[in-house]
Amino acid sequence: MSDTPATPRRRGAARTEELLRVTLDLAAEAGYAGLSIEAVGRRAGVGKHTIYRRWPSKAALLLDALSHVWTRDLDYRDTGDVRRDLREQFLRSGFALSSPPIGPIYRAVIAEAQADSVLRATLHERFLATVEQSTLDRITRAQHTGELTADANLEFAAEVLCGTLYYRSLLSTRPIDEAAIDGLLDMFMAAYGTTDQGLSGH
Amino acid sequence: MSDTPATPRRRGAARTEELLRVTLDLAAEAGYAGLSIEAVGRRAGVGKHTIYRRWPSKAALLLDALSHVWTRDLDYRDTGDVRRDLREQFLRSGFALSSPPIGPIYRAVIAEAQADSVLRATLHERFLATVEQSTLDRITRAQHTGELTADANLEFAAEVLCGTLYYRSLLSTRPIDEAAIDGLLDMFMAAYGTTDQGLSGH
DNA sequence: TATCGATCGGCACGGTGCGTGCCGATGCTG
DNA sequence: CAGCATCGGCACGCACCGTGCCGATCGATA
Repeated sequence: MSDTPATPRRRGAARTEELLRVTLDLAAEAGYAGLSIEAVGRRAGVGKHTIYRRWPSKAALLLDALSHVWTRDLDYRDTGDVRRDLREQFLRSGFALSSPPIGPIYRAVIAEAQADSVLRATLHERFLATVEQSTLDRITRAQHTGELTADANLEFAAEVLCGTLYYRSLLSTRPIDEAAIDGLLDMFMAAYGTTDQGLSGH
Repeated sequence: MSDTPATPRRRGAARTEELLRVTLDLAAEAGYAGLSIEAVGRRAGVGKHTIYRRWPSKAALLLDALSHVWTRDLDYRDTGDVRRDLREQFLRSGFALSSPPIGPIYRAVIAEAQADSVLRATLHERFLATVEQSTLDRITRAQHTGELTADANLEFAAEVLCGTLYYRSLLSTRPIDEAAIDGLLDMFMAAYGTTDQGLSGH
């Protein structure tokens, strides 16, 4: 006990790291409701100034906390089977979006973003567009290998794929289950797949 | 002038109607930021109690204000050409979702809903699912007339169509323009249309 | 017409959170 | 050891939510 004094009073980068961790913990335990600057400060034993010295606003802190856990697992695998790779990734993303800590933080950022168009642009650029881009990369590769038709406009397709997932997890109340993902992929493959046996259940 | 005294102090249904109108006015003028109960009360010259006697929460008022202007123009036309009817309706909805007063109110409701799962369910039921349903009705008719393939799972298709629009207008920062709608309809028709000349630009 | 109760506007309150100032204490750096 | 940036703690002003209380006003009922 005496080896680790109660509050070693870390500073600099160590404090930054700890604050992000506390934010994630709060999101996991208290959910959306626990995500206030004051709550983070209280739990971390930290003055609000220490937080505002690092992030200009509550939204900035949340965005950083989000990217702290959301940047990994963003890349699609490439097994040579687009549908399989998309399905696997959508299942992973869908679960992450629906679970703490990512779910509550995403919701908090979205709530903040409704009142702030600059934040909305940042959210879109750092997360939504990034996810769309990696989706676009994967299906573009599939187009080159002939799995998808050559004349398909894949930019819109990537937006439709990602947008539907975000719609379901953040605006709708339905869960992102396998049926939803298969239904979405059915439509995508029926539209742009080159093999005709695209339906999942057939 | 003297015929209409400054404040006739209306009550009952008349006040209710007026409060909804003031809410819509505020949304049109001040946008999301102006949508607080206190602001509505101030502008209407009304005590907050008069508002809370009618709606149990801020979210309830906003939902009512939304349905006050959003229930019309929800139905698709049926010209016999699905793609044309969907396109027309998506253009209308997209514009409405992006403009005051509907845009700001929708944003406010969404922001509130992130913290309240009951409200999220209500929002989904009264608006999102309703729009999906009328879309489903229209494309189901098209399936019966042979414009769409018989084995298409149209429930997911309706969700994808509506979800993409909501994603773009409420989470993304891109406008709902004709290119986006045509791209979305390209994918939908390529997947489930029965005529092969489905691409818009061809 | 007189009465009475429901509704009204106005005001104040407690609670919460945001973002900012100020203070004296603490810990790193030179 | 000296100096200084960072720290925790506290308080403030502001805004809003939802509630309680008051006396005024309106309208239905007697």
